[in-house]
Amino acid sequence: MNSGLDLRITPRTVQQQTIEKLRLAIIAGVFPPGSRLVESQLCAQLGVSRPSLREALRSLQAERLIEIIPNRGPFVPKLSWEEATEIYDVRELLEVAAVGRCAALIAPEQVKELERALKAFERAQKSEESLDMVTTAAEFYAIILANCGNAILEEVHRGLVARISFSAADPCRLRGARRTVFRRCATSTMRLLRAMKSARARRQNATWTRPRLRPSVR
Amino acid sequence: MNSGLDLRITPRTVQQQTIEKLRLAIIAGVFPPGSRLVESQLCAQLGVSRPSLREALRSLQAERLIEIIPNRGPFVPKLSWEEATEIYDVRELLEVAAVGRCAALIAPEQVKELERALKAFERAQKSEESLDMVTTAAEFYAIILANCGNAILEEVHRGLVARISFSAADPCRLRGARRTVFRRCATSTMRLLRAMKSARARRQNATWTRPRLRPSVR
DNA sequence: AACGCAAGAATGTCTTACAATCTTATTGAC
DNA sequence: GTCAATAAGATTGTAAGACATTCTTGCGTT
Repeated sequence: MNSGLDLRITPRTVQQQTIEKLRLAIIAGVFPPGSRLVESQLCAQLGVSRPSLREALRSLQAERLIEIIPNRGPFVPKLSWEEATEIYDVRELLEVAAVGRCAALIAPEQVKELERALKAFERAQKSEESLDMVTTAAEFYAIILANCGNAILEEVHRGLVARISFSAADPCRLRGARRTVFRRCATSTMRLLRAMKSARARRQNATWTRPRLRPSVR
Repeated sequence: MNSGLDLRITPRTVQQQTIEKLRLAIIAGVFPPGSRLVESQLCAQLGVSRPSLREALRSLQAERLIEIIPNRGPFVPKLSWEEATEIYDVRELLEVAAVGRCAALIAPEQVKELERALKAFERAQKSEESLDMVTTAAEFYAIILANCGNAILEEVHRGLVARISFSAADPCRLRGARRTVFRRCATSTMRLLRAMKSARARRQNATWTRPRLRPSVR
């Protein structure tokens, strides 16, 4: 009866909170790319001890959100054009794959959410507002990734998105590449949405069940 | 003159060494999946202080090589079938993309290396020796990923490979899926190698230069 | 065998300390 | 004024110690 239900309350550790707060601050652009994070200041700001902070910084380093240079401390990295492009390439690869899988797996209620998010995304594209493009795209792809049937895909994608986010501080250099990527994915996504709709219409009389996950077949 | 050349010797920090040693030990299966790592024992074994160890453990946690459960400590995770499958799926996705890009970018000397590695891989497949399959596949794909022109792709792939490696402790459950994936990629890779060879033959009279990296075109 | 309690082990967090390295400021020579 | 050398200050890397809290194990009772 209770075997699958874990009602235990697990208080969030200082560690978890420190990591999350720092991650959010970095992604939000609180620290400009290239800037050094000074441990003593962070300890004071976060109200944690130095060892706790250092543990958190190690975590964020492994996520590539910061770069810890021995004897000089942690920095928020400046993404080179090349690295940013590579991140976008891989991200796009994952997104295209996620869209394809999402089309086969998504639940009906989520299709409506997806369509709403796609419209918001397209509106942002038209308005050419950089921040809107980023946030609406994030929402759009969050739905897709959540419904692609592969948690690892979602997780890797999330990590890459985080790494790209603070380079929004340098919008001019990336705008061209980003818009191209967004346009391409939006186009293929709309195509898939249409294919999805017709497939669903064909299946309307059968009971809709989500296919079981199994090793992918190409 | 010296502006691009950094001759400074950077000694490896305790931190770096600890992370690396632990990572290798985990990947090598020194700690069975599901087992708990006890900090005091690790400190004694590695000869480092507890704060240093804890920093390293946070790093490895972010790499998903261990799972730190609050108040219970770090564990080497047991990969569920589902999670392992998902990792393989994403890994395959990256590998197929890498192969495609490698075909366009690889230098001639590396083609020979690739062919040699592919042969070793095929031999291992025939012998059905699990460890050989893992190691020859790793070598094979390391060449491909190193020549795919995208460091992020390589990096993400490497992370996923690491996560899968210690589940070699449970070969029976994964052998089927792994063999399928390997077969598929070997087939498509041989196809691409052949396409690569004919493309190179066509270009034999022109000076071979590596194309400049730019945003991918589909 | 099941339950409750105590003891022991281990983790999470903090404080203190110090060596080493880097950064900044100061001084002296030209 | 410029440049180089030195000193001072700031910061990082690592370790040791302390203690509260939580979990695990062992033991006794029913």
